[in-house]
Amino acid sequence: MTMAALKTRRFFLTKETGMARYNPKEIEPKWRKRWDDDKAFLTSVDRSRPKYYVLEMFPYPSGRIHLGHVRNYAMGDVIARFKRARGFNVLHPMGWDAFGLPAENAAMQTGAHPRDWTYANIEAMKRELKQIGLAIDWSKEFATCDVRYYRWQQKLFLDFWKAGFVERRESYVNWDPVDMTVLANEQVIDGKGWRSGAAVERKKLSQWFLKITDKAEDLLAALDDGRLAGWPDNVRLMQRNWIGKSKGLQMKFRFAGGMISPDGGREVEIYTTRPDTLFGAAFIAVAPDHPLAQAYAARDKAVAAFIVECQKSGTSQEAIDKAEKKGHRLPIVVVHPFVAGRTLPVYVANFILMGYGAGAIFGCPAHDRRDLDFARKYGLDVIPVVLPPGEDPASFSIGDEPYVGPGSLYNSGFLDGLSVDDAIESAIRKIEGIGAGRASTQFRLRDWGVSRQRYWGCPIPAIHCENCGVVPVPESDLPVELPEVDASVFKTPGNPLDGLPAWRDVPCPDCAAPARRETDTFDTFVDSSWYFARFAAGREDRPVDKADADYWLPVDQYIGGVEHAILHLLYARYFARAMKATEHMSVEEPFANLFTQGMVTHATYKDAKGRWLLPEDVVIDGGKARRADNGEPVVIGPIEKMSKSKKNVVSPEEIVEKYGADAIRWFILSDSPPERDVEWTDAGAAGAWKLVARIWDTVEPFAGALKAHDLSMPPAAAEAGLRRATHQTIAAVTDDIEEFRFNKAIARIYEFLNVLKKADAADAWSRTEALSALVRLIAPFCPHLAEECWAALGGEGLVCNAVWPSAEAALLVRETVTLPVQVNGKRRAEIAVSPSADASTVEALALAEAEVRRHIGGLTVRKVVVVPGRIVNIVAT
RNA sequence: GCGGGCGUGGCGGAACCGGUAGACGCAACGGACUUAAAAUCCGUUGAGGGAAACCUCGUGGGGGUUCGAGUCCCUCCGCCCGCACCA
Repeated sequence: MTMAALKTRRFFLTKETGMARYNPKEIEPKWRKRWDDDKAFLTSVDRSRPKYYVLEMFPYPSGRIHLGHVRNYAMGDVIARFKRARGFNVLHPMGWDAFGLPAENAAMQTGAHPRDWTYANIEAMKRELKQIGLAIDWSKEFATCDVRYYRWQQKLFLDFWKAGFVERRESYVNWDPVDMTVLANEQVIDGKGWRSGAAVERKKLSQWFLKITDKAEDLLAALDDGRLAGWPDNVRLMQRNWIGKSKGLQMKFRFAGGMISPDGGREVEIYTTRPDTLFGAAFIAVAPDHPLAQAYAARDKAVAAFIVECQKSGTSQEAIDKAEKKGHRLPIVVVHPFVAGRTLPVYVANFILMGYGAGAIFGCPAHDRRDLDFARKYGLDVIPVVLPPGEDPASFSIGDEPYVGPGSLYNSGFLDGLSVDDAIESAIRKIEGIGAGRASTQFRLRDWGVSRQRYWGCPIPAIHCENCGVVPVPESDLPVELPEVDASVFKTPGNPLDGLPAWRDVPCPDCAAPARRETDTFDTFVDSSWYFARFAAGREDRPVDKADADYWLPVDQYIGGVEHAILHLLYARYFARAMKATEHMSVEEPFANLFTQGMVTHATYKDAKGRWLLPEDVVIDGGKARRADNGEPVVIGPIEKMSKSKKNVVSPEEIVEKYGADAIRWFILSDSPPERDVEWTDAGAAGAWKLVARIWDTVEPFAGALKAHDLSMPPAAAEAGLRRATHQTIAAVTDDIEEFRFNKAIARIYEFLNVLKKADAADAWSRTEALSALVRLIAPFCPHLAEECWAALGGEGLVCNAVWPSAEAALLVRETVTLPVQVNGKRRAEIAVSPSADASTVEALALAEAEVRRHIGGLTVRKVVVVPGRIVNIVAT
């Protein structure tokens, strides 16, 4: 026998008896096989029972599962198993978010085809996931890169296109000239491509857009009108900020003296949320991309040079923070709409964004930080028009700080004396009256660009024809399948689909002239925007079956990381609206309840040379860490999110090997509230293993108990104390699971176990009731152990099909309550009273208590506060 | 800069609606069993004082409301997250 084998065996043996203690390595696979054989978790529509759809965000098949996955799926599994036991028809599926760049990068590095790499990863991860013992209906599994999935995505896109949800338009993109691809903003680091390091260019490309801004108003409204009551406040807030609605005025400033700009214009349109400050206007500023700026740049080298300079300064956060407000004056002035004879200069300015509002503003330096900076730099007027409450109009002036608070208008003609809010309204009415503009609502949200110049994604079903323009691929020609390519094509930069004439060149479906396929593929966020509906109602002949989708949706409980709080969750909400409009389903809000779980963290380790070390290569002894191999000292670093770069990762597979799946599940849910980060420690996992063994040791001596005792009626001699503990635990654990307080549910189970162990003298009936409840209460957390215990006790069928225990109300009320008695707010004694005792009885008992008398000796009782069932407080002076 | 959250023993964390602060777990310490260790079981464990009974202090700091504050209000400090030149 090898040392390792010996060690492992010893782990599960006790010396005295030589008997095997609970051995998860044998027991866990046995029950997983049993669940499979029994098809225990297969789900179908069943209208006789209430449905419950629990879904965890599906994983990207990177190759290995990590503890973050385990935490996510363990939570969902607890809910799924709990809801099953509560009589719901539960849908709990799993699949793979399988398109995306990492597969192409792997192809570049290893020469493996993205498809082969992806499916191999799926196989490996599926095997690991299955070891966790999840109650999943694997028959519904798919990967988004399956043609059977993405062909229906193409169909949805065509439907959306027909229904007006799709638009093709030019837009600026981050273009990496070396990799010849578009980069997402997140992939641009300090103005350089994250992979190539090349300076990123801004390039105008025709791109496909989903017009999410059309739904901005409704997406926003649903956040606050109760439709998303089951979502965490912080996620709703993040979405609200992201959508970023602001109300204001869109208005035009006429050029003075009949001037005409090089592009033939006579006015410039701006957007403002502060029309009340119009009388304080000192300048107009337009974005470098603004048509007016571009028109001047075309004939004026200085303007052109300034614009180039603006574009050079990076788009990174740091660059924006540090960027100085800069402007370049255009040879044009505009007239003030209200003040005869006043004109305002027009600048191109680096801090104006073309993408927001009108791409142009009027600046009121007195009441805006940026405008003030700009005005001070270029020596423009600073005219205060909002007077802070209590300030004297004669002496109030603006120094280094603008005034942005409330107040009353002055220096403002017809607005004088109005509050800021009233003045905004009044100014808008006036501008509308003279035909110079209108009230306007703006959103920060931009339309969703879904084009990616990549191979490993769902092809966009469109064809470009010189005669007919862009035409949809006819539905009868779907799917547009990804063509076979040799893996070597990924070594050359650019989109491989561009270089495949045999695939790319097709006749136009309308006029039959030679045409080209769209070679862009969809952003992978498209794939993940409707997978939940496909799980519930997928069909071979349509994206989703409407009746089934309407039965299962919305997802009753969605669980995932908060990093998806904005993009994924917003896109999916939009997709549901589009799918409703195209009659694929009726639900608009796909996720009724959302839970965002915290991360799994671990201490980090560095050796003397500053190299990161894996936890498995470190030995901790008395708070000090050493290298396992050579004993050199190791520096214990901060506790951080597990990441490959810092090597503070622990492989779930190894932990399962060491402690079993139940112990991992138990520990990862026990230590922290689910929404917070949890620190993975080996000691904690070992502790969870101890608990698993302890439960088995508690249950095992009473094998067959469920056969020996009929639990349907308690005998007269049943022990009230243990029964009360049993039923109080049932009530508390039920509540805690319902409220996602897994850590508290687990603490309750520990307490109950402590009570159970001390109840040696308990009558066999009460003990059997307690054990039966215990096993069912732990089943969502430790499903394998629960099955083994259930079988040992002689329970009927599988515990995963057993009904959840219910608490008897009569056993939840206490016969007596212990009330603390305070004297002047300090606890001095306790009294035991009946819960129904009236205040005067309680007061008398409290005052009779010896300790109480001692503390009020010599004092006069001024007041006695009795809070029934809670506390007594005696005020004495 | 704007918005949100959090701060409780050596550690993770409990504490319903303002009512016994520290449940439960981890770690540590003591004991039993053992030739010994591991495992297991029993016990102790917020700080200070006291022989003990007990007493005092204690939820980031300061102040307030209240019979009573971890919880509510004001203020300061620290940490975390989101957004960010959004007009």
